Amino acid sequence: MSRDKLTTLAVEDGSTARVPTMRDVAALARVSIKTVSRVVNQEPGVSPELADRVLDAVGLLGYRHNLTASSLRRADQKTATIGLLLEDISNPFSSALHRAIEDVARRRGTLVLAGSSDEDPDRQQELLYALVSRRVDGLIAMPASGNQSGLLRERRLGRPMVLVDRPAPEADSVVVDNRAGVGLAVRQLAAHGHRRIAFLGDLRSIWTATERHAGYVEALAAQGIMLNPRLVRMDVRGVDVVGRIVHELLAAADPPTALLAGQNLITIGAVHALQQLGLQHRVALLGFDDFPLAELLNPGVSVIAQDPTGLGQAAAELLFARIDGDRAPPRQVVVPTRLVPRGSGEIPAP
Amino acid sequence: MSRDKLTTLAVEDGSTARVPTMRDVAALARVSIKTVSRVVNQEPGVSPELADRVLDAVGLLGYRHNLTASSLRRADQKTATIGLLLEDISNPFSSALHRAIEDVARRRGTLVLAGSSDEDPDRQQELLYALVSRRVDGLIAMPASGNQSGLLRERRLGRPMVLVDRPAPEADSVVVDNRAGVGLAVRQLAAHGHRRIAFLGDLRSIWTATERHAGYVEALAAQGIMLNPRLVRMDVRGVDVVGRIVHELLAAADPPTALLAGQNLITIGAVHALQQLGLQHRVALLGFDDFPLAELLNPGVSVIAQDPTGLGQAAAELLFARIDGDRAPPRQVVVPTRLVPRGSGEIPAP
DNA sequence: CGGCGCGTAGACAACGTTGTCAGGAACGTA
DNA sequence: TACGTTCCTGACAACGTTGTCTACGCGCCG
Repeated sequence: MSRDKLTTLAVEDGSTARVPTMRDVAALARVSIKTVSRVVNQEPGVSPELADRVLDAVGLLGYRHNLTASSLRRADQKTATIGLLLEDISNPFSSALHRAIEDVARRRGTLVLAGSSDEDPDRQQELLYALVSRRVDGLIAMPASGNQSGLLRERRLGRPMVLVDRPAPEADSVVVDNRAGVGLAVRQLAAHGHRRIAFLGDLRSIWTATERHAGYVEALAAQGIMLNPRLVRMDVRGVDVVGRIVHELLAAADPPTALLAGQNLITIGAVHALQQLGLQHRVALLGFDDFPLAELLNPGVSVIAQDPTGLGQAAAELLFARIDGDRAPPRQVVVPTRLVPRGSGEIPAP
Repeated sequence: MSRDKLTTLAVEDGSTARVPTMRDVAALARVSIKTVSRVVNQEPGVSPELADRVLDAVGLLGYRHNLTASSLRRADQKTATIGLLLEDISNPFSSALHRAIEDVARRRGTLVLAGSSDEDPDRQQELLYALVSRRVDGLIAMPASGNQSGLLRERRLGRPMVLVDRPAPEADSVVVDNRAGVGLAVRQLAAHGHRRIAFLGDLRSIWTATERHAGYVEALAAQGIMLNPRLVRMDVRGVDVVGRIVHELLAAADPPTALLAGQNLITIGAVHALQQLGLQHRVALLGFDDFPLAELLNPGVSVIAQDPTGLGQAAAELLFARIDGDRAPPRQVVVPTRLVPRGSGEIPAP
């Protein structure tokens, strides 16, 4: 090792310091870099004496193992990093999912690179490329609606991948049992005497929205309730839109006695609208997807709770099985939902 | 290039496929790997003819640039990745922060590796090492209370670092103006005639909790209100603990006419307790830190809103300035808070 | 017509690490 | 004494990429 290289070493002042490498440690400990490698990786077969010298040098120099170089060289090429593609990491559902995945990953010494696609396919593709370039060991994605060819191409190229919340034929996926969930909701409302149950659904381009709508139609039939198209509104987005639609529905002749909201923000919009109309204790409300503080409202808002933690756990476990070499055909895991009665869904029909 | 290597190439079935490298692309396009490198990195000086051949080969093989190898070799050694150390990524404050940081990072083509320390110093240290091993270009950390020597050591070793929400003497930090925020709260309550204002604070080991307490003491003095130690409770953790304390306070002789909650969950616990007592329209409540749906409660909950997005933006911008070589002495950025009146804080003193 | 500059292309080494293999010492056995 | 075995250590090449440097062909100028 040349002297001038050593003299530019880090001195805990962070100014012009070069980051120390195994060479530096080896030079200081008077061993070969291979011996340093063995000590750092806790491989057996190094005498305690040399190991101590190496560890001292590591501490003195502030040496930090370089995982990028390591994973480049190592046989398995694993980076101990997985990618997570979400619609928006700051949305509570997503961040609960993220956290559950992190917890599973942590047990394997794996870190999570997360990004928000904002439902924009270009942004999703950009993120995907950024993750693949970093050679993540696998990917968990909540795919943006529409074209998923980019994702599926990476999967075909051999990168382990699990889709969450929205399935695709050729890939592993973990989804919520949307239809059964809506079934629970309809049954609960029917049990309290409701026959005129309105359904407010999200954008039809979103898979979960159409599933929930389908569940509504099925469940009405199962309860022997005639489907009334005037009580079904899809593509409901935005608090004010929800408000307008709730007003319209309730002002009509033969208004609904119960509202079934197909998504989080729709539920909140409906709460708002019912409060404005002073009808929150007269008209039943049941929402799909839980939200914080639903129990503190008056009345408490009954919901069909999804289980983002269960979803994340299942997705992460499936992904790691794939990373470990599981070559079975694509699996689809379905996570159940749960009815959480809090009052608003138990208001009886007049 | 040897023939047998080429024959094991990926064939879009993901089975035993080897990931294609620049060598494979170069062989297929009949150019040198350096030329491939130039095309992939969009360096000038490649004839259009060769560039086309290379791009065709890239598409055909599904070649993906390997950023780990690239950053290992490149002069600046940048990985285009930053680390984010939070208490819990799924908490709304943290995930809003995360999102803001992601947005700034995105403009620089940088990805974010995030992890949750759960306020556990060992876990924090473990995460820190994992991030440093991956040679993140910089770190944003919301440090766990207590020993921050691990973090500060990395900073001294030259890794750009910004602390959020909790400062440290020798490092850059971005914090909320806790004292001024509590000042706003006290002033608002005093303006509505309150003189007996109780303060419920979080664990004293948390810096923000002591700051807010200090702000409370200062603001009372500024309003000419005598500090009553019986109205101050610190180390309040857990919904049931909050409930018990609110009951105690209000049952005492000379009870407070207003509650000032020093943290998110304390506020929610207080709402709960006041609802149980049926006093939510009689006792004023002002919370530090906003929370979703606060406006839907009855009465709406007035809060001092922090600005996690502003915090995240400021932290990310400061970090990138450091990454770009800014060597100025440590800076401390203070982000203001905002009073959001929604009703509960505007209940007049009896 | 020789020399020079320019634009393009590739050979080679290097980044920091680990897999492979060979060398040497210490020990036991024939 | 010769030889095999075991344990420890290090030299060297390789992972996939990019920085540096050289080479070649072409056109232009003196």
